[in-house]
Amino acid sequence: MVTNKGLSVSKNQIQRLPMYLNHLKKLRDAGFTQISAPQVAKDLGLHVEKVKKDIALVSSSLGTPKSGRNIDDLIADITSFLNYDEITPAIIIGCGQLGRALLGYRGFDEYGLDIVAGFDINPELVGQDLFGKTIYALEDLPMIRKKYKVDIGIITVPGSAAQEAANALVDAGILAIWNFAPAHIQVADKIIVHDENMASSLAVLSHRLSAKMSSKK
Amino acid sequence: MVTNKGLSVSKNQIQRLPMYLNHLKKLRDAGFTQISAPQVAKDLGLHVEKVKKDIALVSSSLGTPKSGRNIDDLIADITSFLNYDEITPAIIIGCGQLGRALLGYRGFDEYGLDIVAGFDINPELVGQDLFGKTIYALEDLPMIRKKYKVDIGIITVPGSAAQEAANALVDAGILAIWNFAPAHIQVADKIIVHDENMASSLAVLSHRLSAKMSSKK
DNA sequence: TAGATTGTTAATCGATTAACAATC
DNA sequence: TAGATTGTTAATCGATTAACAATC
Repeated sequence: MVTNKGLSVSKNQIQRLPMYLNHLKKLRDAGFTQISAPQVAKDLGLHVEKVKKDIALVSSSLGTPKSGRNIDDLIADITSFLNYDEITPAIIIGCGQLGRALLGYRGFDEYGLDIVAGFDINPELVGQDLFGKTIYALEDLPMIRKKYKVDIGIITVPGSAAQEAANALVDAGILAIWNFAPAHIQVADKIIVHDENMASSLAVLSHRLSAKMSSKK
Repeated sequence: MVTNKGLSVSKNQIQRLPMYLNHLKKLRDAGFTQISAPQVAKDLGLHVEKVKKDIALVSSSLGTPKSGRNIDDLIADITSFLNYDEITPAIIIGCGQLGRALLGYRGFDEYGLDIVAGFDINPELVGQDLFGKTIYALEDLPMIRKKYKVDIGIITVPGSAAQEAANALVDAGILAIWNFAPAHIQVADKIIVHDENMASSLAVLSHRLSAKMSSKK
């Protein structure tokens, strides 16, 4: 368990922080200057206690009873906690539909992520520019990784090619993998793998829906 | 909490089932006919006890000590539990990069999901066909929903348009929303919302990475 | 002051992990 | 038979939720 201020930070808490940040920015842009935990909880549909603890965890200042906290300060605290003010370079393997969607997604700037290059095995794609980013052949991976000091690799290849892509990333010296391919990849323990599993997500949604439908009958 | 065979089914368990299914199919295609919980646990890097419980939950037959279960039977059981053998129609709002990636993703077939139509506010896109699916104007939403009896709506619009898209879906009679937009949407309690939050995912990955980096120093 | 909000400590809840008897 | 695997019950762990004193 990772710690901050001597308190442990859970995965769930880290997941909630970008949601708070997003909402706080919206409130700030709407002209608000103060925010309280009960307000955030109400807006996002969360329990107050959870929000209070999450905020206390990342905030550099104590809140003021009755009025809460200054929005700008809290935004700055969350931004810094999530390292959004530092630019983290990443590369992406697989420039099909999903790969292109991620390459072209401008929102990553806001999260401090910069996809510096794409890779693909399709010779027709190699050498092309997409959204201002060059697509390279896999053999250039070690070179690009070194050049931009990249630690994060994103996999958006078909499931059947995922393991191969993971191997290429690890061999090139990547430390963390964000895997969008519908396949389990096996890598050394020291490599961090985060699976973005559409099938799992969809399963949860479908199950909730069918539970609802059958309860209605 | 939903129940199966009198046992409760947790969200985490449902998320793991597609991973098992995927892995089992791979093993089946490689020629295996039997599978044991310890084997699955080892392959996917999970605890045996977890896998045993998950499998017992969805399996229609008792496993055989020492040899485990027949792979085909288990695949059939998970497939049926996840309702993958029924086709669930869905529509998608927002046919930008991400929307197209989802529209064109063939893997959804395997999960029983069929995206029957796309919607966009861009008049240049409306009327076009993408991957054999027609893009409609938002005003056609109620008609298409009725025609295909759609319960699931997928949102892939920019964050600023997410609430509007959600409102349109709910007004048209959609029951569940799969939200890929980086924004919290507010809908009636009875509507099921599942957020696919890239920022949250990335935050977890980045945090693990930076924890690792600092521990290395 | 009164009351809303804060931070923190305690209770509850649920999921994971451990332990173990049954059995092919 | 011996041993691996099963299903199930108990213990542990962590996160959520509840409760409450402090304070602006």
